[in-house]
Amino acid sequence: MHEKKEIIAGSVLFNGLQDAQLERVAELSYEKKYKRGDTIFFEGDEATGFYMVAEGKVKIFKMSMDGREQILHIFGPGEPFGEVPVFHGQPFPANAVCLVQSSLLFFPRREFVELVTTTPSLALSMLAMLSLRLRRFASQVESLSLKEVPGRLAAHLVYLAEEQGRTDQVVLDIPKGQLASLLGTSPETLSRIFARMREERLIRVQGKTIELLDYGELLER
Amino acid sequence: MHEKKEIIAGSVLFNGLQDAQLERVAELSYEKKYKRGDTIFFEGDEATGFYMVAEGKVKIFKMSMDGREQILHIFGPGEPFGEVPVFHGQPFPANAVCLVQSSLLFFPRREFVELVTTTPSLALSMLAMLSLRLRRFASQVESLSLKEVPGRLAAHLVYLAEEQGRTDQVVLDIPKGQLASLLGTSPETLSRIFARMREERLIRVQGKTIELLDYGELLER
DNA sequence: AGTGTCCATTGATATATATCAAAAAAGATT
DNA sequence: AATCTTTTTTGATATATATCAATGGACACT
Repeated sequence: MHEKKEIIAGSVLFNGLQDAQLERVAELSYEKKYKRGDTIFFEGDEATGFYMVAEGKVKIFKMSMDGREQILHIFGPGEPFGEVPVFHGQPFPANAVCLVQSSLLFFPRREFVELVTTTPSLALSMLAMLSLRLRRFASQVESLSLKEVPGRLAAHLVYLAEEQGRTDQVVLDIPKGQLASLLGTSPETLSRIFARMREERLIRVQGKTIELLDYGELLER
Repeated sequence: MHEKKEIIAGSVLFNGLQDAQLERVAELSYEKKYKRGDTIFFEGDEATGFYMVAEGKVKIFKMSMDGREQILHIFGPGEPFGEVPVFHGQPFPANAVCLVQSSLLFFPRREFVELVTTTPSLALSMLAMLSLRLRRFASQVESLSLKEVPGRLAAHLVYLAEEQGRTDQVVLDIPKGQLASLLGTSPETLSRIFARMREERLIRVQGKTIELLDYGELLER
């Protein structure tokens, strides 16, 4: 497939590989389509490989016994997920579901480990990728434990602003209910916090578009 | 130094290396002693390498602006820490302090990356190590967000029980105040939860020794 | 346009936990 | 033993947020 190699070549993980190696990566992977809401794997499932988003959006999340969910990550095009069991063995530590219609690349464990073993730069890329995840997790734990919901929301808005390269407004890429789950709160509470920040003239909300009226103040929280 | 090589050879990270390679690892690292309470690094410090505990205990933690702390990990002999900046660049994402008098090995970044690059089995070990950390973080996020303090405490007691290989009692290896910080709560609240579980005849508390009177029930929470 | 489904908001109430304050217990130091 | 310091416990109060319930709005589909 044509697009497949483009995704691989354009991803951070496989960045820096020579053309022949990219070819090998493309060969050992295969593409699969998913509809919105489709489950890719459940927590506890045995892992035979990992994935990369070619197109669409995937959420990784944990579930409590009473049905509440906590989103751990949301991944978009070019981002790999489900690598933990590849290197550590054991089943998937969380669930994965498509948020929208998506196309994913699958990399079988055995072949990929073989490739990593023989390709130092790929090993280093993967180490960098996992390190980045650890950094994000550390910040998520910090957020959940040391900040209240307004602080977490502010931090997220700042994160989006940096990602989207502008400090005057951001566009949410997920529904507010999902954002609540990502921030570790309920949709109701998140809605109230939005309302409060609006009253304080910190932001202006129009659907998924959030105008940031005081970026400096958001940074402080 | 004699003990240094023993620690290295006995660690999970360097497990599986040939003797000559262990020798190299030992050569490029050096040992440093710390007193209880000594800071190893602060969040934001530039990282020139990572560490491994030879002897003692180290806590990795985040700090809020108003002085509350959240412990991310506690590491003991044989465990490496501070590897994230080695592979991802950027400064340390959290603080590190010795909980007791400790002896640490330091591995300079440049030399270590060189070694990883030329030693596939070391790269795989490191990938497994980081994957394990990710798994633990996922479970910490789940705990903080989806469980209340009693549930987190129960989970921790079960964790200790497995680690210590017995289901009838566990011994806390840190003060209760530190445990509170690890579980994302306050010492006062933790103390009350202990009292409640004692009243429910779930546990019996004698200083740092906790008798587990109903292991099955602890598993459920 | 109209109907249904999903998503978001608002209100009222309950509760787990933080916080402030003080006492008590345990350990360390002389 | 006695004092000093640190850790732990207990009590009273305040508060952020979850939860239950209902309404309102947005959007897709026929």
